Amino acid sequence: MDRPEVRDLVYFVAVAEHRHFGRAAEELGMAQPPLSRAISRLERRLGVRLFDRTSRRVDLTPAGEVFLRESGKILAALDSGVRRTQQAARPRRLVLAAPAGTGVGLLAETLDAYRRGPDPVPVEVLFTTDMGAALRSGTADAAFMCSTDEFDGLDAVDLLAETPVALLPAGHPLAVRDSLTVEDLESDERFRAQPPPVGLDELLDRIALGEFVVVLGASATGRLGSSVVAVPVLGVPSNQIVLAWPRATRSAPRDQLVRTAVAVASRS
Amino acid sequence: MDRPEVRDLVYFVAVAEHRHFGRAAEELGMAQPPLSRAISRLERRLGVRLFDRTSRRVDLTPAGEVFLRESGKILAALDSGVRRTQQAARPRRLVLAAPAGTGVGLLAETLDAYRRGPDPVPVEVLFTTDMGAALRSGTADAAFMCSTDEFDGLDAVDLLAETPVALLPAGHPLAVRDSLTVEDLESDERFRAQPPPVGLDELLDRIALGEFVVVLGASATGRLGSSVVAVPVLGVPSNQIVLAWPRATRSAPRDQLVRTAVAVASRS
DNA sequence: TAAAAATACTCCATAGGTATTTTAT
DNA sequence: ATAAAATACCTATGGAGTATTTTTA
Repeated sequence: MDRPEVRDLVYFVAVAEHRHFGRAAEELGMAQPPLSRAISRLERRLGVRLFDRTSRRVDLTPAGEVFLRESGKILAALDSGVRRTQQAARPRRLVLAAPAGTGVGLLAETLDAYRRGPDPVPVEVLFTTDMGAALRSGTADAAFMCSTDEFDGLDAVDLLAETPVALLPAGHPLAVRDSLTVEDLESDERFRAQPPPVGLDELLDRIALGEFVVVLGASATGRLGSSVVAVPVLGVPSNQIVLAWPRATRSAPRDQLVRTAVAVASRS
Repeated sequence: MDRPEVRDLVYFVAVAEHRHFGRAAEELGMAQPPLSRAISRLERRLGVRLFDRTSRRVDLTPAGEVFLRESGKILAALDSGVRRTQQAARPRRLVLAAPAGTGVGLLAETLDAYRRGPDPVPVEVLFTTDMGAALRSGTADAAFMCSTDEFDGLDAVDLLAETPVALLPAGHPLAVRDSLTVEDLESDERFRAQPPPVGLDELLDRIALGEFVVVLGASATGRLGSSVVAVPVLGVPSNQIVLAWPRATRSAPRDQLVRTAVAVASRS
């Protein structure tokens, strides 16, 4: 049983998504008959029926569902592999992903120290809300993340613990307090354990509008303005800020950046 | 820039491993010129030089090193994807990986309960020392593992905590004690924090021979014989036995097995 | 009966083979 | 001088197009 080719996976995914050979063929820029043949050839190679097809319906078999998920993983691995290779070839630079709003503080200090260090390489900062995806797709080489994020496929080091603070709209009954407990917060039905995945600006805007209340690390309080108030929260495990990178990859400049970040964090 | 084909990756890996086009071609069962052309086509597609070649040497460029690692990941993803798909297609059965020597106890009880449960599917037990590899390669659907194992790419649930016991050769000075501390053990230079990755039989043999001393969960003490003695160790975080499975996969019988194991563990 | 997948056939692009040249040690 | 990769040229497999048939809801 020889391995299917990438082309076969792409064709399969197109048919699986359209559930229609004709429209899938159109999307692929090819005619319907060769697509039909390619899929049956793939099924023959795998020894597995992937679609239940009648003249009216095309449906994935259970094995087809499995193969669709696996094909997604394979194509993602292929694309990120190519990207990482191309990245490694061109004049070296690092892409460092970070959540928007962390431009000051640890990020700036780390960049500064790295650029003064030995053999620095140009560093580009990518502000995003999904650092994990940036790392996994090969778009970023390293990223500042929260210890509560998902670290599958990533390696990471702890940098520092952040005091947890509640962000409340000015005028909120709890906003006048010196400190809060989780119980205090849970009495407010607008409290969200996990902040929604939007940029810090939008988050602050929505908090100011009274849409919700969240707990974040203290580093997010650099530019609150007057409409949002930060109050320390007691009895919550403090969020670690971590620096993460894709597992099973190697890059000397990346490693140097990681070492620098650790050094910067430990002396602050 | 179109995607490289699987064939290209296979060719590239062969050349990278042999560092020689002629011998790589021989291994691939093809002639050398088409292989040379395939590699330059691949380099052209990627826009990246992968090999530094002279008439005497073939060497990977730094980008080539990256692409070699990435190709390995991609081909592994492809093979495990195919295996999982084929697994999902044929008359369903589950492959449950477990470390050798755990045949009694939790494993047996779980299997028993699962087979009496609703819609059971034949379960095959794969005894191995590397459960993680079995799961990641798609060979096994679920595995009993230790919480100290590597869980990248896996999901897991805790089943139960095992009392840690030191395994000592009979006649060892500490073998007469009722309990030990880690300090007691560290005074013996034969103590290994991490047991070597061999089967339980061999491990017990080597302990009996006095080659080393290890700490394991109490479930490994079912058939010690007289030459190895188990003594409880105090002040060590108890190892969790966990049941793990490949992340981002779906299987109703697998989920049923997991639920059964959790139920069995919680009532024991 | 009609919409859609499968089949029959044809063609051509490209992977692969053979012979030869180039290159670097 | 020679080992080994690259190039030139040829062949043929198999992927893709067009026309048509088969299937089933």
